[in-house]
Amino acid sequence: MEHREKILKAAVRVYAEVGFRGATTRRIAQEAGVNEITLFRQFGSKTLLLHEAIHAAGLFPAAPELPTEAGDVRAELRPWALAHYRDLVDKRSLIRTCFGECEEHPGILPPADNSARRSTESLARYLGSLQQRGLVRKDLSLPTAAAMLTGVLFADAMGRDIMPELFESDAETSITQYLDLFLRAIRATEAL
Amino acid sequence: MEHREKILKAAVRVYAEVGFRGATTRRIAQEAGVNEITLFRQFGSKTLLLHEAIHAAGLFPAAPELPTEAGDVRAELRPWALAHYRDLVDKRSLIRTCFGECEEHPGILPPADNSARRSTESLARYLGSLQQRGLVRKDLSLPTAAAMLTGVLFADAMGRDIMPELFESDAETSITQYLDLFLRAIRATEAL
DNA sequence: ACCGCCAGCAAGCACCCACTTGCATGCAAG
DNA sequence: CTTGCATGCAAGTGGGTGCTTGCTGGCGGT
Repeated sequence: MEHREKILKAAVRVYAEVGFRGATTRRIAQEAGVNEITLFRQFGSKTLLLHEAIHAAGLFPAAPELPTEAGDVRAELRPWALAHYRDLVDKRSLIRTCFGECEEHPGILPPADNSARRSTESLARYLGSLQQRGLVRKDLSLPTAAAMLTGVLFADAMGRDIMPELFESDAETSITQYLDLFLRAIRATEAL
Repeated sequence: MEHREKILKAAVRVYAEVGFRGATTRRIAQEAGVNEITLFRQFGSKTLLLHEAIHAAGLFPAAPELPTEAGDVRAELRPWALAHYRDLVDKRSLIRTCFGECEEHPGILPPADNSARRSTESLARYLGSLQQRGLVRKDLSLPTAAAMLTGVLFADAMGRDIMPELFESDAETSITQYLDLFLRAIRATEAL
């Protein structure tokens, strides 16, 4: 049905803006251009609707997969980091709201197959293939190194719009600099 | 008055747990052991009370200042990073809730003199003194480098409890590894 | 023409919300 | 003792909340 999709999209939009308590069934219905009782007939309750809407919205990491075998490191990591960052920025309102409410409403954020996890694991695998080819220090903890890069991308994407005074340069050059620092840290610079 | 303090503490506690809409005046009053109308007589409205409570709670960065002149880099940065991290962990519920609601309630997070900004600037100054002594690459953007370290600390502190599967090692060794990677990235390893 | 399904509309339910009013109480300063 | 101030209690106001009920209209399949 196209009604279901309109309702689901309106629900995430309203939820990302005002949270669970603020996302009233009346407002979601109005935003979807649908009568309020249609929500209840289609989804049963506000809780079920919002859970389904958020899970459906979180299922698309959108960030492209890294190649399983590393080639030109900088040429492969930079577009990946930029795409991952853009994905985070697009969903920042939803992510911030979910993070703020995940203690009160556990199970509202998609369980384990979420965007962050898949990105970090994909990056860790990529670093592993670099390590096997001797382009990265042997003593490097791959999950921690991956967490460092995805972590700084996450922090930038979440904080830049609401605390812009923390960031000197624009997003794209900052990310290039993060990546540069990261490559030096894992000693992949020589491979360039 | 000690009543004011009890109310303010209860207000941040409840707000960090359930957000603005969830923090009802009844619940705050009950948590503070005070009659509900006392809130209104003391603070005027729920909005004014919560603003004052959150601002008061955010004024203490608690992370120690870095020395203005750098000495033993690792011995100075490690306890600073650990203290900063612990401060973030202690306030993670409050921070996550504020971040989730700062779009809807602008002005609810303390303006510019907040913990994150002071830490990042203090770190950037410290790195600047390292740079002047030739222990750090000249072409390094200090604010971006500082943002990278504080960013990964922030991301770890915010995400570890709700997405533990992303983190392989415990917090302290992870931070040590972040710091190790960071020092290699800025080429301060030789200085040790 | 008939039926079943889906959607809309209007009204209402019981409950919770922030906030107010009127009044009684305790307590310290003059 | 009296005045003023801060607090507590009980009750109530108007409005929003999730959700339900009863009913009407359109739409496609048989």
